[in-house]
Amino acid sequence: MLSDRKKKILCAVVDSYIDKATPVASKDIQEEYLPDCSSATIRNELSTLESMGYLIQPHVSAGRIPSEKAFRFYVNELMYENDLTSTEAEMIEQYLSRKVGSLEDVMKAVTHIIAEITNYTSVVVKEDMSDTITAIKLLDLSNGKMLVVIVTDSRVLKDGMVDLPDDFDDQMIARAQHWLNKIFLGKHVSEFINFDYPFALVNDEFAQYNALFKKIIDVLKKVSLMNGMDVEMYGENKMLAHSEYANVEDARRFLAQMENKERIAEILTNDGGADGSMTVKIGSQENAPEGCAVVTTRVSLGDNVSGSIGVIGPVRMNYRKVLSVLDKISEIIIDLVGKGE
Amino acid sequence: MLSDRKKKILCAVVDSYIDKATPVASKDIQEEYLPDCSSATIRNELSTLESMGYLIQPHVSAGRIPSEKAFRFYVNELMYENDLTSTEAEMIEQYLSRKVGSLEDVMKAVTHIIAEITNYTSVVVKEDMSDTITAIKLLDLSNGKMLVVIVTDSRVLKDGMVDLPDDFDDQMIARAQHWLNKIFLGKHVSEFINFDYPFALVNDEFAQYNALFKKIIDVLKKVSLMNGMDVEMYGENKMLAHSEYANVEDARRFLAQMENKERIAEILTNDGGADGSMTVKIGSQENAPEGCAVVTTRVSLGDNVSGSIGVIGPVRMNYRKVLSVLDKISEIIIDLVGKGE
DNA sequence: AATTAGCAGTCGAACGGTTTGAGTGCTAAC
DNA sequence: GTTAGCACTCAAACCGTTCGACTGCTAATT
Repeated sequence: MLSDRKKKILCAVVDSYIDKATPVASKDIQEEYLPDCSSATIRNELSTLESMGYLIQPHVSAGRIPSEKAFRFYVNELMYENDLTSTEAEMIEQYLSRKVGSLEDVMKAVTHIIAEITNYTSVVVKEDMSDTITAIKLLDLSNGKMLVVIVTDSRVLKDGMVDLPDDFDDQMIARAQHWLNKIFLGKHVSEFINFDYPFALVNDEFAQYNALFKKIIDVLKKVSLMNGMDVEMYGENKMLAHSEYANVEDARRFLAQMENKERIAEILTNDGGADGSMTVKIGSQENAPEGCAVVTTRVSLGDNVSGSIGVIGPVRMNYRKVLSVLDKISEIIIDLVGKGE
Repeated sequence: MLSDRKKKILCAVVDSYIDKATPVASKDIQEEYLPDCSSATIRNELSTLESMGYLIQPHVSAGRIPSEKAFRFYVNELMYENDLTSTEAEMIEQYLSRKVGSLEDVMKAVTHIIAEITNYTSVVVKEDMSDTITAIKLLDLSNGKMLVVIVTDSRVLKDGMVDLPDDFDDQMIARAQHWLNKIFLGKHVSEFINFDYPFALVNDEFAQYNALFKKIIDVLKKVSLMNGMDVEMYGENKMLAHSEYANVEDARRFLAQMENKERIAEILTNDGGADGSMTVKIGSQENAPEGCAVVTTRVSLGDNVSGSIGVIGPVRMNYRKVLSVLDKISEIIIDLVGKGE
């Protein structure tokens, strides 16, 4: 257990490092955070904190920087929350209140406003727990094409267009629709990852449904692949503004990591968590991307749909701000969803 | 008019600079490109080429680098084409042949393969010349939602979901659909940029269509804003691999520019050009993004739809390779579209 | 008149040594 | 347990030198 003073000092180091991104010296701590004891005392404390693994000294004549362990401890026990200025809170509310469109629009808006306010990368993942097919609709577009709409019970909707064979009339379409529903209804989308085109099913009578079949299975395969997840990301290049990405090689590595949406989605969702729960992953030790921390909160978006809202930033992230922004956002989202019901 | 030797020398400078990204010395040119005359002669020529504005000398003891004017001249008159290795050509064909899905999928695939092969950013813009509404369809999804499908004569399709009011039965839906078609059919999408919600039209009898109306106008506004353009982009961070973005500040500026899709779409499309035409814009003088060059080719995708396929790279771009890749791609696309008809 | 060898001159980049100052750890006194 | 004070360390900044890559010019050559 750390003494009170050690906690204060550790907190000072982390706060200062988050702010300035440079090693923190004993004198700085004394002047700005602990005027009641001398820098020598603080030096002694820093020394033991270092031997305990909380601090790192880049070289002997430099100050200390916090280790990932220190950030972990900071988030768990030291950090005090709610850092949102009222202007910011208002900004969020205003920005989101104008976006009452589809869920996709809201997701987009959320990533934008978060990235804008925090200056980090923001990700939203929508996850369908049980994505079974409740209806397949066929819609003649009267231009030689037909729209195939697949409705799943989590209200998700995937569609695609398909050419309408010449000899398809309204009655044929109705028949095809009936037939498709008979086959696919109630099936779980994840069943289709390795689904082969069911030639066996298509006997002569239904040969003209070939294109349709293929289309539907294509759409299902696509959904299946992401296991019913939708990922929205924004602000990747906000990260280049932070000093940890001062050289392009590092920036490139970061951006390359961000291209792997599956991986990111996995990070945001893999440790469940109840509605409103907040998770912080610090460093690759805890499965965050290399050199990054990921803060995630979960919101329920309906019976079988849950959302994860995340911020990806450097380990030296302003956790206070990020946590309070996420708090505010999830509060608003829960409100929005509540109203929608 | 430049003498033959001057042309050769200029070409050598550009080729070498594209390859190595460092100032080109007279001796290098002699050794690699013109062994028949001495470096002194080449120095004389370089000197006059510089005074003509084709070359720039970073400092007196450095070689020369080509000016934007030189790149222009190179592209117009010096460059010989077809640099594709047969493996690359095959790779492109194979990659695209597997993507016979929707137009959107093909667009995505095209950007990916181009960026992968060229190592530059790739953009595809689909443009609908005359985007008038041919049908509005309402589809009851039997889960309390209704799908709104807007069909335009260039086969584009924009849709959105809307809550189904409790008292809406099949008959009401049919009536609403009829009514919507009566109002919107034949209208051009661009009419809706500043369209206000037509309260006047909605008398008491039709009050329950409010949500529907709003949804449709929202969709139309979105389409309107982009003037019927769809933009697909890939490989923004490939650019960080090039030496012109060795420092993060420049990289950031580049990425920020790439976020403005409207601007990019505008650059790719603003100078029409016939099917198969190739345009090269070099530097911000010619309206390309700061420090960049943009190579664009156009393909017709049907009666009123045309596509622009573009590559955005540094001014010091491998034009030969880019032009031949675009050539190959557009050839394949034209083939694909031809088959589809 | 065009080409070229040769050479002096320029200037960035790299190297290496010195200084500076920020910050520590330790010791001894409080 | 705290603290003043001091010796010590080391990165960063500074500075002068060297190095070498190129050039431009001149004078000789073709």
